[in-house]
Amino acid sequence: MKGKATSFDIAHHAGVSQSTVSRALRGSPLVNEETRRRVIEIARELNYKVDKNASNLRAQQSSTLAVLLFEDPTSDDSQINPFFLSMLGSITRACAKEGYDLLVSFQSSSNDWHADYAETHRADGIILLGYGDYIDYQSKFARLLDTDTKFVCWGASVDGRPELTVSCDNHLGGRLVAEHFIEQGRTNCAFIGDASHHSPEFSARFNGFEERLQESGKHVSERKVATAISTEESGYQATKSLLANDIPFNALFGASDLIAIGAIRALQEVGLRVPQDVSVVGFDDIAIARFCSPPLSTVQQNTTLAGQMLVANLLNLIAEQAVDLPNSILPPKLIVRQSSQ
Amino acid sequence: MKGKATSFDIAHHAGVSQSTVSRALRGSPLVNEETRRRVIEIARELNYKVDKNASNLRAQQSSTLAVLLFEDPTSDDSQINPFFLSMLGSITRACAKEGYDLLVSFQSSSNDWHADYAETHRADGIILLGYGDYIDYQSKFARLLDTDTKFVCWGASVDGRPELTVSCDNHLGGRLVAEHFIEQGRTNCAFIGDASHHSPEFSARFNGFEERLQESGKHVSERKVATAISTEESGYQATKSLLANDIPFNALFGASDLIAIGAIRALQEVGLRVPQDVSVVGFDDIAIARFCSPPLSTVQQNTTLAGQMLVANLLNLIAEQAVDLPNSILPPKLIVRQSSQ
DNA sequence: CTGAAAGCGCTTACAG
DNA sequence: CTGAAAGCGCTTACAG
Repeated sequence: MKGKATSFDIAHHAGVSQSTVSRALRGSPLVNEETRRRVIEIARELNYKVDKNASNLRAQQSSTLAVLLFEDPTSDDSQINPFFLSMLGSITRACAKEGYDLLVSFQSSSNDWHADYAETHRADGIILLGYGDYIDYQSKFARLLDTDTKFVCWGASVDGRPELTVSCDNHLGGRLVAEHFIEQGRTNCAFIGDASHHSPEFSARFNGFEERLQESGKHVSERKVATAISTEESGYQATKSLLANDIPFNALFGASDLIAIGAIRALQEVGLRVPQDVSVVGFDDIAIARFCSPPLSTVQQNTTLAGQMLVANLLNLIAEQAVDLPNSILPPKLIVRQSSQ
Repeated sequence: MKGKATSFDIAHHAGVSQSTVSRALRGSPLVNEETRRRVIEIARELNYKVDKNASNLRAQQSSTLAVLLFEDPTSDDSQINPFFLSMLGSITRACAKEGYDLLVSFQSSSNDWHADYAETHRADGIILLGYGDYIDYQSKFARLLDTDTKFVCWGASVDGRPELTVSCDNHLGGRLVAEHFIEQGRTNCAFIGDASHHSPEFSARFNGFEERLQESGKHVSERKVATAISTEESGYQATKSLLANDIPFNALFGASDLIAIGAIRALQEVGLRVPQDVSVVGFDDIAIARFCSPPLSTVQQNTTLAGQMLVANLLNLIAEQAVDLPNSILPPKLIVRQSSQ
C-alpha cells in the first residue's frame, strides 16, 4: 500500500468516517482531541498524505503562487539577471513561510505571457518580475485584470492600480547617487541606461539623479546619456559609443550593476582609471558588485524585504483584503565601494 | 462568466457532449476534425481553460516537477550559490520545453527534506540540487526510494542507483587543473575544499587533481589542504588558516569558484599577488568568475546541458523507461583567465 | 466518431 | 462531536 493510502483507508483503520479523518487532519475544531490524535497517528503509520489535486479541486484553490520572470528581449538567453535570481530566492522563502508552493516560469517579454496559471487553477496568483518595456506591459496587465487574475508586479506600475506594485524608491536611489557624486566634487556626469518612459524604473533613477544635480546647479547633458538594457554587454557598448563622442565626464551612473560593470570594462579598455578618472556607481547590489574590479559602488535594493512584500501583498489580494500601499515602496541604500572613492 | 466556463458550458454551446469536448481539447484522434474545430473555437471564445486540479486528479499525474535546492547548513541564509541558481534557470527552461511546470523549494540540508511533493501528487518527480554531506544524504535517498518517489540528483550519487545521478566529471575536472598548473611549472599546490568522503564532488575534484600531479611525480602535501564549504567566507577563512601555517605554495585549487574567490581575498590581504605569487583556479564558472579581480580561471560545468539531462532522465524515470547511464556524466572544460596566467 | 456514466480523492454543507 | 452525501471538473473505459 506504499504511498497509496486514501482518507478512506485511514477512516477504516481508525474506526471513524472519512469526513472525520479529513476534519482531524485539517485541524478542524469540530473533532474530539482523542479522535484527532488517533487519526493523525494512523495517518503517520500508513504514510498517508492528502492528495493535493483532490483537495485543491474541492476547495477551489491551489495554495500555490506562480512567479513569471520575463527577460529583456535582447538579453543573452543563458544569463538571467542575478538581481532577479536573488529576488526569486527571497520570494521562494517567503512563499514557503506562508505555506504556499511556488511555480517558476521564464517568459520572453516579446511573447504573450503564459499567464494562464491562474485560469487553469494551477496558481492562486502571480508575481511578475523583470526589467522590460513599460508601454508593452500595460496591455498585458490589462489582459490579467480582464480575466480577474490576482497578481502583483515588481517595479513597473500598473495604470491606476498602485496597490499592485512593489518597488524600490528608484527616484530617491538616483538622488543618493547624485548626492554622492556632488560630495566628491564629481559633477560632470554621464548616465547609461534608458531614461525614456519605456523603462519606468530606469527613468525614475535618472530623474532622481538629474533632480538632485539640478538642485546644485548642475545637470546631465543629453550628449552624456546613452541607452542600454540591463546586461553587461549592453552597458559596455553604450559606454563605448559615449566615449566615441569624445566628450569628457568624471562620473558615471549605470542604471543597473550589470550596466555599470560593462561600463567599467569600456572605460578601462581606453585607459581610463576607475575611480581616479571616472567614478562609477551602479544600482541593485548584486553579488558580483562586491567582487568585481574595482568593487562597485551601488544602490542596494532589499530583495529579502521585496520578496516578502510581494508575497504578502499578493496573498492579501487573493484574500480580497486591502493592500497597504505606502509600505510597498522600499528604501534604497547607497553602498560605497572602491569604484567611486 | 469570466474565467468560470467548464467543459459542460463548452459542450452546451457546441451542441456536443462533455466527453467530446474533453477529447477534442486533448487532441484525441477519436474526434471528428470539424467537431474539434468547433469545440476549440468556442473554448477560445468563452476563454475556457482546462482545470488542472481536476484533470490532474482524474489522470493521476500532475505534469509538474519539483526542484529541491538544499543549502549548506552553515552557509549564509541570504546568499544562494550562483551555480545552483544557474542550474535552476536551465532546469526551468528544460521543464517548459517538455510541457511541465516547475515547483521550486529551498531546503536546509540539516532538516528533513520536504520531499512529499510526490506523495501529495503535487509533482510527478523531484530534482535534487546542492552541495552537501554525502553520508547524510544516503538516508534521505533511502526514504525517497522507499516511498517509490521518482527523483534524480545532481552530483552526489545514490548508492547502487547510478542512473539517478547526473554530474560533471569532477575527477577529470581536477585533472585538468593539475595539468594546467604543471604546464606552468606551478607544482607546489594547495587545495581548499573538502577532500573527505563527505563531499563526493569536492573529493573527486581533489582526487583527479592529486592523481595527475602524482603522474608527474608531485603531490599535494596534507599540510596544504584546508577544508571549506562552498562560500566565499569559508574559502577566505580556510586560506587564512593555511597561510598561518607559513608553508609556501605557488598554486591554489579552490573546489568551487566561491571558495577560490575567498582564497584570492585572503592571499591579497597578506600581500601575495595573484597570479604572480600564487596561481588560482576555481570550479563551476559562475558569472562572477569573469568579473572578479583578477578574472578567475575555472573549470566550467555546462549547466544548460545538465538541466536538460536532469529533466530528461527524470521524465524517463517517470515513464518507467531505462535511463541512459553513460551520457549522464558531463565533460568539464578548463577556462583560463588572468588568475592563473 | 459520439454519449452516458463512473470515478479520481478530497471538503463541506446538512442532519443529527 | 460525527456520519452520509453531494459535488469540485475533469478523463476514460464502455457501449453504441
